[in-house]
Amino acid sequence: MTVPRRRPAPDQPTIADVARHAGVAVSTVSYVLSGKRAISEVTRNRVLASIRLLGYHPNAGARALASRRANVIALVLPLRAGMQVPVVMQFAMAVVTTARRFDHDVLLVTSDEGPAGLRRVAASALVDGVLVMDVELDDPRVPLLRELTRPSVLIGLPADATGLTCVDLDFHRAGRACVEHLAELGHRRIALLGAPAAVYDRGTGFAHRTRAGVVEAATWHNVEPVTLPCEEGAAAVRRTLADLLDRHPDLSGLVVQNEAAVDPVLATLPALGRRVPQDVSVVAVCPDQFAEQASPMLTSVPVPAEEIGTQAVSLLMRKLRDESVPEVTLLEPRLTVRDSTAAPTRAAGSRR
Amino acid sequence: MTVPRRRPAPDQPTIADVARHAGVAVSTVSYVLSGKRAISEVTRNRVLASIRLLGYHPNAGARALASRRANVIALVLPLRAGMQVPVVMQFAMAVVTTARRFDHDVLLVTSDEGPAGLRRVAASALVDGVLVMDVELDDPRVPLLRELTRPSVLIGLPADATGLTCVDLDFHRAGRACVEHLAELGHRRIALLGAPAAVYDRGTGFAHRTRAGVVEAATWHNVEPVTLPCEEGAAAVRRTLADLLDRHPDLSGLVVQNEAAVDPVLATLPALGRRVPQDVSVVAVCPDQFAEQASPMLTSVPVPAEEIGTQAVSLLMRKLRDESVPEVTLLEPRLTVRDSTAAPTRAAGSRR
DNA sequence: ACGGCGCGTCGAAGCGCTTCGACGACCGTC
DNA sequence: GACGGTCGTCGAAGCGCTTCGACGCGCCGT
Repeated sequence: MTVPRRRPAPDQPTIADVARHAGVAVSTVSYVLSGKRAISEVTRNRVLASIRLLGYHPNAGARALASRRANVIALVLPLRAGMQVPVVMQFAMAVVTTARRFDHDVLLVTSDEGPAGLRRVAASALVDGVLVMDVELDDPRVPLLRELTRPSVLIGLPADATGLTCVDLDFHRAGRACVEHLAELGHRRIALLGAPAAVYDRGTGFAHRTRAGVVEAATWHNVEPVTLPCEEGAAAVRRTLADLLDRHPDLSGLVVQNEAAVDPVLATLPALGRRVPQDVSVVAVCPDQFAEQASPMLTSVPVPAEEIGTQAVSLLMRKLRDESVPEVTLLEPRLTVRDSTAAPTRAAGSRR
Repeated sequence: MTVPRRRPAPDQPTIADVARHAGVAVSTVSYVLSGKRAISEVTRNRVLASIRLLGYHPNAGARALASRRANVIALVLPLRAGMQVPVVMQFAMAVVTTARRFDHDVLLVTSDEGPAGLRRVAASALVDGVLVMDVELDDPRVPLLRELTRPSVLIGLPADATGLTCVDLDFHRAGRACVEHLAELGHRRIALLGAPAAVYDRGTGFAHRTRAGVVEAATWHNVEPVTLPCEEGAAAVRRTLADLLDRHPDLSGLVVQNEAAVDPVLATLPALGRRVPQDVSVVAVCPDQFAEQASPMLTSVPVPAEEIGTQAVSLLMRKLRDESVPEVTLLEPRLTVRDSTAAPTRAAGSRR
């Protein structure tokens, strides 16, 4: 057992200690730190020297109290099933990193605390603003966000974005892009292997929007779209896929928007006698890293988690400065062609 | 464009408003909230009613300043390559949930801010304590943690744990358990397919400890252990595995401690002519969820991320209360037998 | 020579809360 | 019936910082 010997309180130096040591007023030290008033070069240097020498760090609580700014933002993360864990993680990291660049810290809030959690951190002035991930089309938190005294930015797109600020990948165009790529290669029977059913049921925006994009593009290109949800886990994928090919033997183009399903899909297709890309072309909506590790390397539309995170934080910072920002920011999807798509071969096309 | 109309400052009610409304002193309200002094039933109820009516939420900054407790802990998360993302996530969620039960919030700090980040949040009194994940055997943050004024708990086990508080799965015993299970089934040639080489190079504790446990148990059981790192990505796994089977055709037991490698391994083995479990038995160190989704379902030792997270927070809370805690808490591994292990068949055993 | 204007600095008033000592009221005790 | 103890409440003193108004000084224009 260790006795957690908190040392005998050497007690952090306060701004008063710094002021005394530098021979100036407390307010002068404060202004040196904030730059909100002009301070002569010589005084500034003296103060900075004292700060360094004493190892002074401003007390966050006191600062927050006096300035009414905590310099902390809340990040509300989902912890539900069917989430694309690595994307969420990547996203969270981008948020933290960007927030730090704006001299802010990030408080982690789980969505299972629900709206109450949001209200708590906002009302207690623990945070200056809120970033909400995994927004559903009809999200119960949205009304709350609208009436919150603190600014917020949503990742994802609720049904009604009025009065909000939202950032997301343009999944609709992403879905279209996938289908267009396949259609242009000459595929005529295309399927979307989507997110787990629960995700659609929950009304999660990105899943619905992708599907809509897929259907729309397919219709334009006079292609028959089949869309169906897909659970996680290799076994589930295999089942879904076998079933799909059974019902549509002429299927030659596959759009996969379920990160977890990508590897199983690539493993299962050959087992079902379909080579990629000779017999079936596969486009995935998944992180680049993933697409490049797969074999064959996947043609894909990456979810730019990092960019979304950075954008979201930047927008929030602007709102904190009382600047005006657009209600909806949709990031343009970029489709990267790799080795998993090709024109359909005669054989595949003519499969009964 | 939305003009982010911050409404005309309805200004949160303060404790003084509550006191006035309830007809008591400010301090009385405070005591009702903290329970640190006896308050009569009738007064308490009057105060609580006012609080609810006014929608009062104590100001976190003011509270932190006056009480010298922020009620926030820092969680330092890795964002490096080779990490087991879902485990980290699961862990983070457990930490947040548990912290909330202790009425604390969680500040997310990335390890790429390095020791400086730690020092910053600790010195500014932004947080009361620190949770550090992904601790390496010889971690540069360890000395800093030792001299920090605030308590900390490490997830993982550095080379020298003196004066620290550490929680982790007992990976050494986990490695042993895997090998013992295989050895007891009768396997005589066993391999560990480990983490990416970079993880070992970095001196990450769990990888080294698992390997040590595997080797130790193998020696005891008079089994020849082969251990080798394994990169992520299906292609890399296939290569490593093919190579392994080439060099040791008599291999019949496989321990996999690389979450990302599990699915590829299961996909590759049949392709190389080895059925699971008839020809090769596979034990994985991975989340249960993962093991159950695989096919065949995997015999596994789960990393109890949730339990570790909960433990870590509890320990930190005890340290915050100045209670004494053990330096090292190792959680006992539990091996769950599923469908991926079996006694070796004659054929497999006699393979050239 | 004088008023006016910046610039650099200071002092003091909070920010909203916790906590400590004080103080009546009321109880039981010898 | 005076005394010590609890119990419940109050008032005030901070916690460490930001910010506002004030002030002295040197410099400009006239």
